[in-house]
Amino acid sequence: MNPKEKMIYEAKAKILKALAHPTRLWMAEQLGGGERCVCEFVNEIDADFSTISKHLSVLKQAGIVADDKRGKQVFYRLKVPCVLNFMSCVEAVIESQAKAHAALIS
Amino acid sequence: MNPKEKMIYEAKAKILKALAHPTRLWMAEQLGGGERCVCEFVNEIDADFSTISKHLSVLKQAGIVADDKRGKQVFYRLKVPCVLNFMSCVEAVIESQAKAHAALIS
DNA sequence: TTAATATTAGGTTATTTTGCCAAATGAGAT
DNA sequence: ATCTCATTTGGCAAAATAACCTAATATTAA
Repeated sequence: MNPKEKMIYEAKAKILKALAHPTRLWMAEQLGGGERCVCEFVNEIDADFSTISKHLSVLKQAGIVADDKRGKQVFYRLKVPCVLNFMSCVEAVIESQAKAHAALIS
Repeated sequence: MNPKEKMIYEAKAKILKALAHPTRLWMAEQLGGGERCVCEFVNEIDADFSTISKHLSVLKQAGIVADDKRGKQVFYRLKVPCVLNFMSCVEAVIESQAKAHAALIS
């Protein structure tokens, strides 16, 4: 890995890191169904308002979502929907683990 | 998010987190070209042997790679190749950011 | 203008992650 | 059995992350 390559992988990792948190992953999936305002998330996630706002800001900084202030509310939307494609693969990993675990028991 | 849903998202996030590190992401991509022994990574990454070993163990624990000891060497291989599909989307995010940045300048 | 509402920013603390070192393990060679 | 090589493990300090609380900001309503 030369320095330039290293920088590229740091940038890539940053994007995955933004998604690598249960709350943020859930939020991204929710946004797959259309834009949501911050207040909507607050009702559905058991966490402080400021915590939720910060999670959204991480996703925004990573370039995954975009925000749009309308009136008093801020609406977030998925800027790059292809991140939702990650899910099927992630589920495949989980299933493969579950299978290995089951084989170990029997 | 109910408790069960929360557990699922924690499991999913754990897998993404395993990939969300420049070195580990690079390793995963290298394994896309076939199995590699730990010693091969050591020559290409500027980090301590033990650091590299630990990164591989994170990928293994996440269920993304599998290891196979043959003689004195340990070979790692990609267990779930679909993780490589993440790359094109991650690159799309980076490009979308680059475009926005360019627009800001001009 | 003032008050109320929605959201973000700063500060703080607890937890997690990272990376190095040194020691431990495990397999083959002598 | 002993030695050596490839790798893993445990321990530790530094850095990054997460979550909360309180204060600041911005926008609409009164």
